[in-house]
Amino acid sequence: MDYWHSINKEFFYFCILKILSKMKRTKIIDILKSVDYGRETLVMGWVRTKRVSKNVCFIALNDGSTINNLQIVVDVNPEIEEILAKIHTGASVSVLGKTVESMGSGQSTELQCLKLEVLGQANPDEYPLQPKRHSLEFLREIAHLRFRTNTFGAVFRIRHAMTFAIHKFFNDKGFYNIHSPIITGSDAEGAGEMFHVTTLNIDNPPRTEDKKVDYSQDFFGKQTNLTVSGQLEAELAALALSEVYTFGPTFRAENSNTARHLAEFWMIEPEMAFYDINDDMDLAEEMLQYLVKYALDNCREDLEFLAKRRAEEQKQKPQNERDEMELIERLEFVINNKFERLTYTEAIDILKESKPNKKGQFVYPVNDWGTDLQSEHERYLVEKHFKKPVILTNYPKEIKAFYMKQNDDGKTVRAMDVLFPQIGEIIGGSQREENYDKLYSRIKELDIPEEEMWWYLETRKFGSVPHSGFGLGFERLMLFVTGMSNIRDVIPFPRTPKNAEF
RNA sequence: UCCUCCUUAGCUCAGUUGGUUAGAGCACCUGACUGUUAAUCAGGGGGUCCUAGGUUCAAGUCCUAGAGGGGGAGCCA
Repeated sequence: MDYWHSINKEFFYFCILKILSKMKRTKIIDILKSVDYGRETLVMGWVRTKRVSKNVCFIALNDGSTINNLQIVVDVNPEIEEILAKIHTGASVSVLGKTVESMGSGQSTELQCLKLEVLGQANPDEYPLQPKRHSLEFLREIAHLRFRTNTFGAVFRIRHAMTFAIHKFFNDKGFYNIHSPIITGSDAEGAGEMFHVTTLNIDNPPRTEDKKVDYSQDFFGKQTNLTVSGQLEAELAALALSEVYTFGPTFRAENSNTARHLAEFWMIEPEMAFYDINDDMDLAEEMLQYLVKYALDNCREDLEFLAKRRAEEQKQKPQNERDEMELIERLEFVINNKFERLTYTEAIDILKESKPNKKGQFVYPVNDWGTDLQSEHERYLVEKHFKKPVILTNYPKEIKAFYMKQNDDGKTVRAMDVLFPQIGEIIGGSQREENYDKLYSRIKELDIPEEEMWWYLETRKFGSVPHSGFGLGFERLMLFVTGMSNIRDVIPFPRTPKNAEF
């Protein structure tokens, strides 16, 4: 303290400025890792909490580099009190200080403040975040600020790690990343309603003689949409580069109001020449286990925070709705156990004989072969019967897409769905039909406009090979890894029916 | 789109069979406190009870419609 008053103040500030101008910001994660005490350090971040008493003030500072806060210790004097008065939860500050071993018990390293500067105030009457627990619903309404919470900081650091791990996984295996188009001219992908893309004036579009909208005058000279899948384009690339993957945004204009659907989401679609359905399943399983392991190895603290959060959430639930495993245990379980593989037909047999079916507890009783499985059935298989991820194969062709490889039985196709606890279908894929005649007849049967598919069909005409692929919903993977329960909380700015805020 | 639940202070929520001036914790402001950990203690300010109708002597509470949100279902990833 005496030091402050005994030296020439102007000279002191001059020195500080000199230091500041040269000094680089250190990230909080690096300060907390180090035991190199006594070092002058510059940090910047956002204030989580401020605790003042007569002589000393503590500021918990977070810069997003880690879930942990750095404790700033400020010796209170009249001069600094003026600055402290401007600091509330949410304010951004720059702190020049000395790293010291903490006298308190909550942390090992802290920063003894030498100079404190407010970069941006946060008026506490207006700033909506408080140092307490908020509901996820409320935070969704302030998605521009929710990054500043522990939960969303953790979620989005993990999201980055998963993005990176996906590219690393494929790169290490010799796959090539393909940028499939976002705007597509075909309406034949068969994966649901599409968003139209147009530059026509929708209030008064040009019309043809029969009063229909004249898309020949539109930007692309035809009707265009946002992509619902990059699969067909990825197949074209795979039939030359052997192993490729796409990882891009996907748009579905379905009126789906659930905790696992988005109108705009990110999908990973690998597509591999010379892979049959079993190779496809092997890759899907290997990839999911790799990604989960990557999260466990690289996002430990964030996962532990989310695990604790989830455990508290579980306590609020009635006993029969609680998870049997806590988050990290569940992740470890997935990487340590083989997925259960069975056919659709075998699944139907299990479901027919299951207790809930016999007791009439299913809303949709299982009687006949050929109907699609409802989520209650999938959940029974995954959560009750096998208690582990399940891969279902060989579905009836009527309930699956036109491009799937037809089996010799004439009834089923080589589809595969990977089902996870809580979230249901995380991957949907198949071996693709490489036989031109079979593919062509299926297109005709389903009235898919041939003129839009000529390029796809040509790959089966010239050097066709067996090939396979699948689609992994990135946000569904995020749900599983983070243990969050609503898909709107694992993407920064969710787009859902009636909601495109931010 | 269907079923169901919810909407009360900036936030999280209580509010009894319809009955006087609608409460608590947190946040904020003031004061106390020599190192706190979502600090603590004392005091203070803060309300379009989602909106519009209706029933009633009387509505936060009951009824109808609408808006927004949650959970479940369908569609799927």
